[in-house]
Amino acid sequence: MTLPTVHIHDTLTGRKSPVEPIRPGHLGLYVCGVTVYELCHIGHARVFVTFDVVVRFLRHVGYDVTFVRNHTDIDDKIIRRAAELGKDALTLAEEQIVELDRDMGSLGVQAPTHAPRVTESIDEIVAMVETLIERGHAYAVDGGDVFYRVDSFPGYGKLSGQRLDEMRAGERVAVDERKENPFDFALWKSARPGEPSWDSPWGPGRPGWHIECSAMSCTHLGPHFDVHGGGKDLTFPHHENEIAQSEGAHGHAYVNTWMHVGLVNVDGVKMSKSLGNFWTVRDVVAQVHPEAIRWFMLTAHYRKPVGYSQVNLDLAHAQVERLHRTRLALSALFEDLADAPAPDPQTLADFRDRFHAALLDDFNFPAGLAVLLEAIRTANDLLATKKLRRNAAALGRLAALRHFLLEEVRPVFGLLETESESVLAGIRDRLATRFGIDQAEVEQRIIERVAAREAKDWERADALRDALLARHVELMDTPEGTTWRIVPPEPESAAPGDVDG
RNA sequence: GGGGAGGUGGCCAAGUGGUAAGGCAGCGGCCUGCAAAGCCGCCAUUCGCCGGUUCGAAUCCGGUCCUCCCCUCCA
Repeated sequence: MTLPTVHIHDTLTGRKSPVEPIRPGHLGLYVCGVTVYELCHIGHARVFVTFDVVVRFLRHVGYDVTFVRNHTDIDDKIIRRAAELGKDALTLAEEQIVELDRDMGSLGVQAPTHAPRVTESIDEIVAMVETLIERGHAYAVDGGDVFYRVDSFPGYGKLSGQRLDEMRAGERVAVDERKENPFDFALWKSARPGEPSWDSPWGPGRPGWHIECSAMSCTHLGPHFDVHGGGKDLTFPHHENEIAQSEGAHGHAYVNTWMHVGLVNVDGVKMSKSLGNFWTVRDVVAQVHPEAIRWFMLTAHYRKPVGYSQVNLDLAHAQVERLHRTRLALSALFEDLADAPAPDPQTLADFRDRFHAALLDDFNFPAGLAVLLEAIRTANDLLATKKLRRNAAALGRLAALRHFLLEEVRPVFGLLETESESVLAGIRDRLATRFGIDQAEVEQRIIERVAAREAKDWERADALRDALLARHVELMDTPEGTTWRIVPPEPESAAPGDVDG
């Protein structure tokens, strides 16, 4: 079987190119995880969800993917935070990894093939630093620190387009005078009293920030692998330094394709700790259903910024609702049918081909979403066909669309993985909380209105409906009875959490 | 100061040479007691601005205005 060719935009070349696996049929992917010292926010989630879909898709079309995503569990920030909390740094990291896995799990992010931790990779890291010193790319200084010698690596700056002589060293941070070049960076940091440390040829210490990814990617994927990804803000210096380390140590190319995920913006600016404009995954999940969060992440191309706003999240909620209502309608139809019609091959091929084409082209999520929306619309259209159950052609097309939703969209986008009733209830619960709606009371009003309608007391029925509508509760009278949903009012607020209702 | 990305209808957002996907909102229609949902139709001669290349440009080139990201820890 011939695998389809995937095109990916490579940061190094600035172009979109076909990916040629180093090992036929296999792709090695390394993605930078997070430094675990506090709860992750929705910006981290975007990177995780993005690569979750990337890996799901690559596997779906037949690639054997080895997906590595690390946990940076020892670092200055972890030590600082642990000190503030009065607990052990490694304990804090351990706890935060558990929280991270829980948060990402709640978003339907699948576990990577390997999730290496820095503290479990010290031997490889020390060995790599030794190699770099041997090859003249690094030097130890008094005090037990080891720095990378950027001037020894001609390619330094090739990923980010930076030139050493143009960068502003020390602009905002004091330069360590033991460095040969202000841009030299730490490979190994000597331990201060009370800090976690490991023995090394340079004395007790711990790894610098960038070396762990060079070492761990090599351990699990070898010194040269296919794709390396991470958030856009890691391009420099993190990934630039990784290239210097890995290529310096191995003497050959490190990564074939560099993928960088755009940032999550709030009011046009990057979500960040310092601005205080960030929302933790936990907080957002309490207000927005996980499938809607995933949908939201898919509405923009992964390389572009995506705007975190109440409007966008409400829209995602509405779309996910629509997706599940259609799924329910399809399920109801087919579960009721004596002999299920075979999916119409033409219809299935049409949607599948376009869906795959969108994703094969640098993972164009919005284009893929457009195909999904067309499938939903087409299905709803066919579901309204007169004498549907005696219309073999329509049933065949619906079977194909159902197959497309469940066997193509579901495994790739990670949507529709939860029972539709549960998703719809989950969305309703969140919105009810947001708008202070008593669901039992709504049900009671509906019962009253049903009675009014049966008595053809339209005035009272409409008054009840209007009263609910004023509280964002919309009623839907169907042949099967009256159902309801909560519809958030138009825009205003910037983001969830800003306002409470 | 250097590097990078981007400015597409009221909003969100695809689209890197061939004559503007999709979604939301809005308008008309079908359906409905009336609605909602769903479906059908309409909705950018135009892609920040000014020039240029081309038979042809949102897409290429030059200039210009604006925004964001990186050059410090950042997903």
